[in-house]
Amino acid sequence: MLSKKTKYGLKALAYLASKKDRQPVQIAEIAKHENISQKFLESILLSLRKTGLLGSKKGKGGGYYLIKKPSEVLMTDVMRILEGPIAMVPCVSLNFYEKCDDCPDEGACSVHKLMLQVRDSALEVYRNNTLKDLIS
Amino acid sequence: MLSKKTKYGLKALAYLASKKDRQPVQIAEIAKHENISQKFLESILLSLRKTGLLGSKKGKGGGYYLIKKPSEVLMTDVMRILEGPIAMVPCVSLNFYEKCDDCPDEGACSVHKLMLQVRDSALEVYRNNTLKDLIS
DNA sequence: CCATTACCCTATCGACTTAATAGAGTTTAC
DNA sequence: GTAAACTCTATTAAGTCGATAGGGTAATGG
Repeated sequence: MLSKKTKYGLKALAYLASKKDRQPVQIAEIAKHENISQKFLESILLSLRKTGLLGSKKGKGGGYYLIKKPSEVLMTDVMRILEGPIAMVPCVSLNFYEKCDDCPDEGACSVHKLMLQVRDSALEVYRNNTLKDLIS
Repeated sequence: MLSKKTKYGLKALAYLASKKDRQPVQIAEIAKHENISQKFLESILLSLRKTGLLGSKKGKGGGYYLIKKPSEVLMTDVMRILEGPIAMVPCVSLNFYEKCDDCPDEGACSVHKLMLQVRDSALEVYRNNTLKDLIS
C-alpha cells in the first residue's frame, strides 16, 4: 500500500510542477490546494529538499520550488525518496539489498524469482515517467 | 513491502506444488522445511483452504494438499488472497475499489495515473505466472 | 534593525497492523 | 477409543503511520 507520505509528496511535487514559473510556493498554499495536513506536508517537503529534489527560500515571499525541470525528475528517484525500496522484498532490491534471514538459497527461492519480475516491471514504469508526465 | 504472511504462503504453496503426488502434507513438515513458525503457518494455510486453493484432510495421515494443478493456479488469485489488493491505492484497485477521501477528481489526479500503470504492470506479471512457474 | 514571515526541528500520541504464541476444541484414521 | 492432525479463538508485544503541538531559527522587507 502506498503511504500517505508518498501520496502527498507526489501531489505536492505535481502541484509545484504545474506552476509555470519557478517562484517559491508556500507550504500553506500547497496544503490547502491538495487537502493535506500542513504540518505533515512540512516534514515531507523537508525530506524532498534534503535529498535535492526541492529548494527552499526562507522569509517573506519564501516557500518551496523545484530545482530541476519537471521532465528531468524521474519517478524512480521520487519513489525511492518518498516510499523507500521499489522492490517488495529486500533480497531483490537494487538500492536497499538485504539477505532474507529465513532463506538459505536465493537462487532456489520461489518468492525471489517472482518478486524480481514484479520489481522490474515497476521499475520500467517509474523509469518511463517523469514529473512532467504526471501533470499532462 | 511484502508481508510475511504472503511470503510464507507462497513458499508453502511452492513446496506443495513441488511434491509429485498430491498426498496431504502435514503443517509441521512444511513449517520445518521452509523455516516458518508452525502456528503462524497454520493460520495462513487455513485461509488458503477457505478460499479454495487448498484442501485439507484431518486425522492421522492428514494435512494440506493442492486442489488444482500447479499450472492452473494463477498468481493473481494467490496474491489477492494472501496480500490483498494488487494496486497500491484503493482508487485504482479492480477488486477492492474505494474512492480516495482527499481526492476530488480521480481523472485529474496525478497519483492516480501513475498508480494505474504500476497496477497494470504488476497484474501482467502475476497473470503470466502460475504456481508451476514458481518451482521450475 | 526589527518585526514578520516562513522554514526547520523535536517530541509525542493514539490507532492500527503485523507476526507470533498459547491453548483449547474437533475430526478422522486405524 | 485414542492418538494424530487440523481448526478456531484470543492475546500480546512490537512496530509503523498519520497527525499534532510547540517552539526555534533564519531571512526578507520596510
